[in-house]
Amino acid sequence: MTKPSVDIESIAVSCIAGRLRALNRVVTNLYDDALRPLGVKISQGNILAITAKLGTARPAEVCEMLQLDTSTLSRNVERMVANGWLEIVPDDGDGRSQPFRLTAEGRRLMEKAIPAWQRAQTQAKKLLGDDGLALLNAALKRTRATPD
Amino acid sequence: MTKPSVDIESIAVSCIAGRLRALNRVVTNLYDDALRPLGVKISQGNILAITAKLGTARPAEVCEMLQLDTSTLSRNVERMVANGWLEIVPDDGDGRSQPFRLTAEGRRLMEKAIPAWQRAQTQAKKLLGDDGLALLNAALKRTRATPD
DNA sequence: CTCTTCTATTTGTATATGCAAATAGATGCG
DNA sequence: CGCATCTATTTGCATATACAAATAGAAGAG
Repeated sequence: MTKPSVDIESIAVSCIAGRLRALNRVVTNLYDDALRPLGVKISQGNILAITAKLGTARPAEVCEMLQLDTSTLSRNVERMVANGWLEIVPDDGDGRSQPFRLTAEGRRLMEKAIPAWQRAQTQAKKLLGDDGLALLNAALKRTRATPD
Repeated sequence: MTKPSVDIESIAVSCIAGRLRALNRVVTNLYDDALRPLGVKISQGNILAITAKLGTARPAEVCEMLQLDTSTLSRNVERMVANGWLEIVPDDGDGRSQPFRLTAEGRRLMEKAIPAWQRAQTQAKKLLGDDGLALLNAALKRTRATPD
C-alpha cells in the first residue's frame, strides 16, 4: 500500500512547469534580444499586437486573450501610455471600462519592429518545430475550453 | 518585389512568444494555486527540486539547468535562505562560489508539497498531452544544443 | 428612486525576471 | 610577487507578474 509517491530527487526532471518555464525564458529572451534596439520587449509587443488587431481594446478582453491578470495589464498599459504608444479612448458608454487603442507612434513602432520580430520568430520556429507549434495551439485551445 | 512583410493585425495570432507565454502563465498558475496552502510557488519549488537532486548546488549550475539569469537566482536564493529552506554551504575551495543546499526544513517542505505538486502535474499533463510533453523535451534539448 | 449586488478596473504589496555594472576571488604571465 | 584578465556572484535598477483589497460604475429588486 501507500504508493511510494514520488521521490524528491526525481521532481527536478519530471516537473512540467519547470521545463515549460525554462523554455519560456529562452524564447522570451530570443524576442527581447531582437527587439532591444527598438526599446520594447515582447511582453508589451504582444499587447500592442492585440491592440492593433482589436482597434479599440477592452482590458478584460485583452486579459482573456493573453491569459493575463487584469492588474498586470493595468500596469503595463500605464507604462505604454506613458511611452506614448497607447491612448485611453474617451468613453464607450460604460464608465467602468477604460478601452485603449494604438497611437500613431505606437503603430509606427510596430511597423519598425516587424523585421526584428520576424528574426526572433524564425529562431523560435526552429526551436519548437512545426509539430511544436501545433501542440502549442492545441494546448491553448484546451485551456480556453476548460470548464472553470 | 518587396514582399508585403507581415501585416500588423496578424501578429497577435501568429506570435509564438505570445502563445508560449500565455500557456506558461496558465500552467504556472495551476501549480501556484495547488501549492498556495503550503506557502511556496513553483518558481521556488523548482529551485528546491534541483537542489534536492544536486545535494550541493552551485548557482551557475542551477541557472544553466533552469535557463535562469544568475541575478534572478541570487535573489530567489536569498529569499529562500530567509525562509529557512536553503543554507549556504561554508566553503568548497573557490571563494567566489556560494554553493547552497536544502535545510531539513526545506526537505520537509518538499515532502509535504508532493501531493499538491502531483495534482498540478496531472492537470498540466492533461493540458499538454503526451505528445506535448515529448515536444517540450525536444525543444529544450535543442536549446542546450544551440551553438552560442 | 435607493439599496444591494454585480462587474470592470486600479491600487497595495510581494515575488520573479533580466541587463548592466560592481565585487571579489582565481589564474596566468613576466 | 604583482598586475592584467577571467570567472562567479551580487547589487542597482526597471519591468512583469499575480493575489487581495479598494473603487467606481452598472444593473436589478422593490
